[in-house]
Amino acid sequence: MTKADDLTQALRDAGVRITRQRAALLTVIAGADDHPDAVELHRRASKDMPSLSLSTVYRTLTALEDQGVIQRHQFDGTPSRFEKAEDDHHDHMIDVDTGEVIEFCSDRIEQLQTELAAEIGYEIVHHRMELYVRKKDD
Amino acid sequence: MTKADDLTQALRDAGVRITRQRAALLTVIAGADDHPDAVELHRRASKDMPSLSLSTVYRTLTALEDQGVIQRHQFDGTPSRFEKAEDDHHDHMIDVDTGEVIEFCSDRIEQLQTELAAEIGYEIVHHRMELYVRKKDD
DNA sequence: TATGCATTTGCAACTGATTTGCAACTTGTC
DNA sequence: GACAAGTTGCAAATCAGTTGCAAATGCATA
Repeated sequence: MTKADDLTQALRDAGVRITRQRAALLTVIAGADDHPDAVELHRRASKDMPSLSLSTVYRTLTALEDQGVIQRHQFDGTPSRFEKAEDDHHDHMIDVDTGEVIEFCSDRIEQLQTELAAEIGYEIVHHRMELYVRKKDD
Repeated sequence: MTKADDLTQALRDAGVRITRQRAALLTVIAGADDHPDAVELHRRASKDMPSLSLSTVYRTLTALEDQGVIQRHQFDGTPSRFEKAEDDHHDHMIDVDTGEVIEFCSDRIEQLQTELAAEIGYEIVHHRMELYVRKKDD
């Protein structure tokens, strides 16, 4: 059973209809190892579904996000980018020269964030941490 | 000498012309203790400069940002919000219920971020850290 | 396997935030 | 005070994303 099949089943279980356009999009998302935006996903999925419209891509992405199947990231001033929601949480470094996205995670930082919020009586609903980085020349 | 005068002088030194509209905007920004967006800044500055256009506000904000005089923040899916660039760096917590913005800073976290980037051969150009929080009821 | 209808689609038109082309108008300089 | 270059206000354009609507389709049921 492929990754896309997993996602498909999860959605069907949640009462979401699996149309041909959604299936095509799920296949693309499941197979993506990068962080494509809506237009790029549309481009890729159009190969299997030439009639697929961009508005359907946007609608489906919103639905998938609501189901917790994918995650939306809004880096700097660029269009939203998407990735499948893996079980593990992580943050991102964005190479400012190449646009490359590198995933990372630090339990230590997360813990500090929680403490900082707690100190002033808040709990964290979610957070966003992005490091805009450049390769060190040495 | 007021804060606005400081900003004005800094800009003049940088070769930026101080027009009446820019002066009005600077006064508003210097006197703001919150994180207003372009429309709100336009609303406030319009009291002194009724003819001020929103496009001039946007153009000026971009120029001020380029000069490092103000900072632009893009929280979640809302319009950009601005604040004067203070000497001290800080991050933000956003109360998801009220929209209130709370500034905070953690040297410990910054240090960990720098280390994490350095480990894989990168240096941090800038970062963004936002904690979306909710008041704890207890 | 056919039926029914609520959901989903594609299209085109709309939105909200921000940017831009352009002619008229200022600013800072000489 | 005059002039060149930088700025302005306006309206139109852009960019990412959303929405109304009639036609098409998934899928629960017969």
